[in-house]
Amino acid sequence: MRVSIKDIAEAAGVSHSTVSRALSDSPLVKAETKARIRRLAQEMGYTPDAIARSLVTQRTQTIGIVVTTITDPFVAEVVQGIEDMAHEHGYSVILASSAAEPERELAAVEMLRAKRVDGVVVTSSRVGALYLAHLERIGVPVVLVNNHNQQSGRYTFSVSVDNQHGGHLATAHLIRRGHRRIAYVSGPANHSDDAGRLAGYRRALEEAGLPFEAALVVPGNGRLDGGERALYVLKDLDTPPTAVFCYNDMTAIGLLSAARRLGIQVPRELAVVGFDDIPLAAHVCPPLTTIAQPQREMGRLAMGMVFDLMTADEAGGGFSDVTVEGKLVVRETT
Amino acid sequence: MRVSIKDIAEAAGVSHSTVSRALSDSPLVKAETKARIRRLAQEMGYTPDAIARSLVTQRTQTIGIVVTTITDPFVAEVVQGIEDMAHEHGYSVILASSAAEPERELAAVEMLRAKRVDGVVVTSSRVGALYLAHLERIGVPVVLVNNHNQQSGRYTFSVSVDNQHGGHLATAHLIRRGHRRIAYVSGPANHSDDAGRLAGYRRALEEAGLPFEAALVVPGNGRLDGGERALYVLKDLDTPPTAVFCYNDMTAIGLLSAARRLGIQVPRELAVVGFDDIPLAAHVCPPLTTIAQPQREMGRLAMGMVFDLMTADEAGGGFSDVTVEGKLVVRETT
DNA sequence: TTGTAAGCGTTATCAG
DNA sequence: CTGATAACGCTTACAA
Repeated sequence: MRVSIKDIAEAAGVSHSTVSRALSDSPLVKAETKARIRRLAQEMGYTPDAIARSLVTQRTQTIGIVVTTITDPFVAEVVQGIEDMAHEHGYSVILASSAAEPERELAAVEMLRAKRVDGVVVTSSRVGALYLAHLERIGVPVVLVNNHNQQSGRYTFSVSVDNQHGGHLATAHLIRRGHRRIAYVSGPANHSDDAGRLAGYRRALEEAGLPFEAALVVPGNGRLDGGERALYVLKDLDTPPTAVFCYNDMTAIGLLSAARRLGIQVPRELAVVGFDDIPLAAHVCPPLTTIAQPQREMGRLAMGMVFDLMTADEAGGGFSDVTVEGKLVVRETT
Repeated sequence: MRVSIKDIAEAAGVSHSTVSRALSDSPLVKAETKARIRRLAQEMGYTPDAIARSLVTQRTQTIGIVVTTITDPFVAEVVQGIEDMAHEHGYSVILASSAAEPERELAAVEMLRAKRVDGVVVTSSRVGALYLAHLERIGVPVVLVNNHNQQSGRYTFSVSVDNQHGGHLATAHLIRRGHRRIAYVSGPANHSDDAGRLAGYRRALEEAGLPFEAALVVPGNGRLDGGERALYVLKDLDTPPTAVFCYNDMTAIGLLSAARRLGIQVPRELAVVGFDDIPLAAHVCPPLTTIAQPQREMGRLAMGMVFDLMTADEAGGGFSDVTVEGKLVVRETT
């Protein structure tokens, strides 16, 4: 049997309210009895019941995280950033992965609502785009990481990398290296980040007076296999590209590994640039040139924003989306 | 304001208990009123309050996961397996990372206890080894993934890969390839998996009549940087090894990337074998030979075991630790 | 078939 | 300073 404040009260010969006060270090209780109660609680192995506490305080000290899958290294870094900051503030996190399945995405949102989380952060998931309304119904702050939201709501903001800027950075770098036929391997369908990166790519081409060729934009999925497959379609083009900008590092790494299998020399025959700068990017071979995003920091920022929104509450105002700029990290694939 | 069953009761002109029954599809309520109530609940945007429910049912439909860091690809896969299976059973997961900091490890356990999780699974964390007693105090099933536990408790079991077998597999493979000086780069200090893998390594050497040389066992940490550093110490040995078996894939990949920097040809000058077979192992270059563990499956197994333990409850008996065997996957680093 | 009432473990508001 | 007492939103006997 778990021991409750009632048990302690009995053992200490006081009322349960006094125990509650003593345990929360209220100044309303005599130092002496407080000490006695605390010692007793310790001895009896008492742990407060967060569930009961939440029922009355109406706060769970828990925030929800929704992701597509935690196995994506980018996501894992962001989640770690969130978790770190949450822990520093005494909060714990409930993790829900949506697997990009509509049924599961909706279930995740409902679950977070039922579990009464105090805030939620969504990253790399369609949930931010598709279920924003549901999310807002929860009535708690929501912050999206790299998920475009048309308009910030009262409690809904986002922290994102400047995708267009990053796409431009990557493509311009390739152009400076003398490439004229540059392909783009896209990310998961309908993902807002993808549109931005593509836009940056197009803008860079335009600025350089290079034509945009639809055939040079091939579909990927943000994962290793998507990158591999993309290379197979690119190599069969009438005039294959001499460089590729990939939606993210996983795509680029998949493509790199296909290149190796096909005997395509990187960067001599094909230059490649990724996006994210996941920890492994520097360790594949050749080491990957990429656009670095401060992944952990973005997680921390998002979590911090949720906290700010939680306390600001009715105070309103003063909030805005934050966007960080990616940095070009030149390694050996370009 | 959130709508509660009381609000629905009022709107429907029935008592709140009838609403509760209707919503839980109790046969004790007339089909007609049941339908009316459910429609009303729907219209009013009702979501049950899991907190309140938990307080009375004494179950939270939540399980705790403790890891060192979610950014380790092996951990991420296991966690995904756990989350998948949990979701299939209507459970959600609360994630706690310990960062291998004693303060945080203890905090994680206390938090899970306070939040009244129905079960916990620990993976790649010292928590299983160091805080087993605390963990058991929570009074719920605990399953450790790749964490040695001296003796299975009443509710404490583990699912692990056969480390010794895996270590033997890796080393024997290297020996068959003709290597005589084989190094081992170890994992995080005091990690039980490490001991097993090392034992397998030693046994393979022994069987082949090769001497064990302490100098050939160099410390790593299970991460990329540990692998990199390890190679720097290995290459400075009087007689450097011609092959290395690494604690895990991350270590091996770090080592591979250092090799590239140092101009050491793999596998010609140095063969390397990893452990885990993380998704990226096949995509580094050269593609990594490794010992594959069914990571997701292990996560699912662990979660399933927690469920079984939860329901078996007092029934007791019939449970035992499960150990799976790793498989040698030969790629191009050997 | 439905309603009343108790209780889950806390915190919080009153009185004393 | 301390003790009753009332919530918090739900489930579940026990009555009707």
